[in-house]
Amino acid sequence: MKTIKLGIVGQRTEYCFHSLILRALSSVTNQTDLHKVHSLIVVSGQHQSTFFCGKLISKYSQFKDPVSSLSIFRINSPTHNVYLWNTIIRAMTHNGLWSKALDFYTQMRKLNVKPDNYTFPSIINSCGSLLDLEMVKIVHNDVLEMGFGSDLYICNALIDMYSRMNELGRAREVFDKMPSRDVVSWNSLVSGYSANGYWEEALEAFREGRLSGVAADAFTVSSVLPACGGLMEVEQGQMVHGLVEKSGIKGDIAVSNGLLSMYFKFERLLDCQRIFDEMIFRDIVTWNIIICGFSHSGLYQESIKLFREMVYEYEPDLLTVTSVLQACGHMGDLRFGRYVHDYILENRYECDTTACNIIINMYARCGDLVAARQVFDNMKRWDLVSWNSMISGYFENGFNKEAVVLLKMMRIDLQPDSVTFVTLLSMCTMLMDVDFARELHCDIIKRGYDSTLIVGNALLDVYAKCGKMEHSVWQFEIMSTRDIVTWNTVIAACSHYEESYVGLKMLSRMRMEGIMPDVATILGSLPLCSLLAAKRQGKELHGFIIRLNLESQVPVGNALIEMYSKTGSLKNAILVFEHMRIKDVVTWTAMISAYGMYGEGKKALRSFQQMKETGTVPDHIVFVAVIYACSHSGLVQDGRACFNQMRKKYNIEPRIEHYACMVDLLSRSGLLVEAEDFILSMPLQPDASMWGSLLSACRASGDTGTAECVVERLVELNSDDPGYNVLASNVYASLGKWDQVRTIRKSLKARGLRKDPGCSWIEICNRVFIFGTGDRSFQQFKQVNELIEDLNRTMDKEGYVADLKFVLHDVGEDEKINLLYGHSERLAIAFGLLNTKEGSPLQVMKNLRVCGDCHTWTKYVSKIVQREILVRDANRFHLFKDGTCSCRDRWIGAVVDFRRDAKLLRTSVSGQGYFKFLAVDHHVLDV
DNA sequence: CTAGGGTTAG
Repeated sequence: MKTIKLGIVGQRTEYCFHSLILRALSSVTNQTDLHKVHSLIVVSGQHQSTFFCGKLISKYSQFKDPVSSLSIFRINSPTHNVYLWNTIIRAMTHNGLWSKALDFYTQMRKLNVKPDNYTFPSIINSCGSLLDLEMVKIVHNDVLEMGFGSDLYICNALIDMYSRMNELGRAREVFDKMPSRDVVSWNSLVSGYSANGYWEEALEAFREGRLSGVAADAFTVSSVLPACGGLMEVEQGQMVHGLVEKSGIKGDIAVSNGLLSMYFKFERLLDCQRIFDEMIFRDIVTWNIIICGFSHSGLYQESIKLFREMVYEYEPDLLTVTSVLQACGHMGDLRFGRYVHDYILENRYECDTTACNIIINMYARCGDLVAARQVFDNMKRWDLVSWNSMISGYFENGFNKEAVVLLKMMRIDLQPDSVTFVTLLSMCTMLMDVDFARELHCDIIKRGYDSTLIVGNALLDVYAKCGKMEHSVWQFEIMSTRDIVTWNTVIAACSHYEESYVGLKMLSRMRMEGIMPDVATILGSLPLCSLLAAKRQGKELHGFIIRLNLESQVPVGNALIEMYSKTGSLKNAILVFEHMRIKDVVTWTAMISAYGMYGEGKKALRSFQQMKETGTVPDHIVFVAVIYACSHSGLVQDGRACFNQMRKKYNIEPRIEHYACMVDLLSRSGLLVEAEDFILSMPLQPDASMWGSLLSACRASGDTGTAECVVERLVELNSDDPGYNVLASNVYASLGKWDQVRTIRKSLKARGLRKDPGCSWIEICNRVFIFGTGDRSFQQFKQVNELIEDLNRTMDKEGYVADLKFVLHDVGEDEKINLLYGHSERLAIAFGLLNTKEGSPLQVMKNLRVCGDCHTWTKYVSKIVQREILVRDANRFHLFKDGTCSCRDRWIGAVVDFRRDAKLLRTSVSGQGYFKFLAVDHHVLDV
């Protein structure tokens, strides 16, 4: 200040002073200093100078003080030249006062001040930020009229502006017409595509730029990285990463952040870790990316930990707190969620719609709908996400009424979108409300959302889960695009409805379309293999499991054990079991029931013992498996002990399926009186399955007296299950009481009930051959029949006598023997013998139980031809070897599989489902 | 004149 008082005389002094102020201006770092320099200029009488005014306007705008910029501009109004106009326009634009900037542009045009090439970039920027298409037209026109159409800076600004307005066509047009382009032109184009989600185009422009010889800089890279991430183009992303490593832009924060963000999208957490560690400079964006990235990868604890770590160094911004709130929501950590929300309120963060949506979601996930609603009600503006989040929050927490009310309110100012419909459809699935789903479906079609993938998937799911398989299949077929979720949904539905053949067909169709299975596919498909005994597909899925590194997942291992045990390979089931490092109660149950199916009761019991020793607490289902295993191996004492232990030691009240197992156990062991006493003394109402078990046992042991009493009990129950009716009818038939047989058959017919026809199938060279009872229509019928007759002659000599009590028709003796020949398992076995190498083992599947005579017959065959024959019937496996069977002739049992009642063993075979493909196909299936 | 980070649903 003192220097000024010394007096300023003459040109030279003035000049010195001029440069002094200039130097002072450029070294100003805060607003206070700026005010000092400003006073200096005023005191020195230089405040009329256009040059200093411009400088001051820019400086004030740098320090976010547009008011001062404006007042300086106004004071100087007489001397306005284009330079000053440009400065004020730039200042306004810089401070986000875009309409003010445009006002000044209009004013200067009115005053006939001619804009120059420095005027337009700011003006264009303001138009773009305001999304004012009218103004854009005027300005673009002015640019062309004044001959700036080829100006590099102006064109770059135009590209950027059109990009912001999502007018990529126009952006491209400007770009293409440019006589010469620099790296900014390319960057503006790439970032325009990228920011608007045109990822393929962004990558394409990036490649074009590289080909035309423009060296990519930090801007280029950080614009193209989101495109790589969005497209999940891992290799492309790594290529860009390589470029970064080679060039000098490695230390750029935005570039590193872009890489981090991309690798999070690829879920390559190790790469993220490495990039993060290598970063010398990090900023708040870096932290936000990793907090958000961890949260999206399901590492919610880590995300919260990082947040706590970060707040020591940085003050979190809106994006930080919303990122950590997502983690809170997923963890259900209401306490921390509230704490963060309070922090937001206390520090007066300006929450935009997205931030509010995230807070609503956090509260909804934590079940605090009151808090969620409060945030919702206090929002300034709502978008579709707000409504959808609030509505699905209500549904998820069972507030259906509130959700519906909100839905109606929503329709007043916004139309539902695909996500709204998906939310509503999944609610229908939850409530099994197929009528509402149909209504929604109409609305969906009206609004044209039926072609949307996620809506299609939701429709598929709701129809399948509500039992409308035809609707579901129809929906599937009309979908124009399908993704992995589509396939998984349809496969899971097939699995649920035991449409195993259709399910496996779907799996192979999916593979044909080049889609790789994931965990959900595998968990949906393995039960299909179990049902159909599709060995090859099962093994193929095991291959995928290994390739996808899913072996360590417990549910996958469990499904594998079940698959191998049900497709005939106890050995592989054991191998999988032994390789599992973590075993849960389902694992043990699967292994125990596998042993049970193969008649390895002792091993089943040993497994059960081991399970208890390793600390796994038994549940009610594992007891079903244990008693089942005992019953199939004749371990009456052990079975009884388990049954008693269940209540006494584990406090598990026996359910109907446990009683059924016990009746089966006693019946199979020939303890008919005890079985009857057991049924009569149990606290629950006996159902048809119990009398059925007992009756089968009576039949097998030839105890006609008891059978006659029991069959009456069974008939009294008047079960709708065709299996028990047929059993009763069979007993009457074997007693020769044909009148009763006819009565039952009539009543079955009247009620429209029919038993599945028997069928057997065998897989040879990856093809499945199916045989129905008395089937004559297959190609090799003649040879098969001859072979059967041949075998019968041989076994007759060895003492085989056909047991005609298994023929349940009122016909003559000869005819009865003929009927036995036609049993489907015999056809399948003979067909197998004809078409496979001598000495090789055979595996035959049957949808119903093997009949007693066929069981004996197969034992003879295994001895005559010296082959192992593995037969899976509705109940278990029978391994025939040299005249004996692994079931030790305990094949008798309930006609209908009682294990259906047990949840885990839901997928057991009962005969349903097979008939459907028999009707569709003939004898050969390509699965 | 150009760049990087946040929301719902199957």
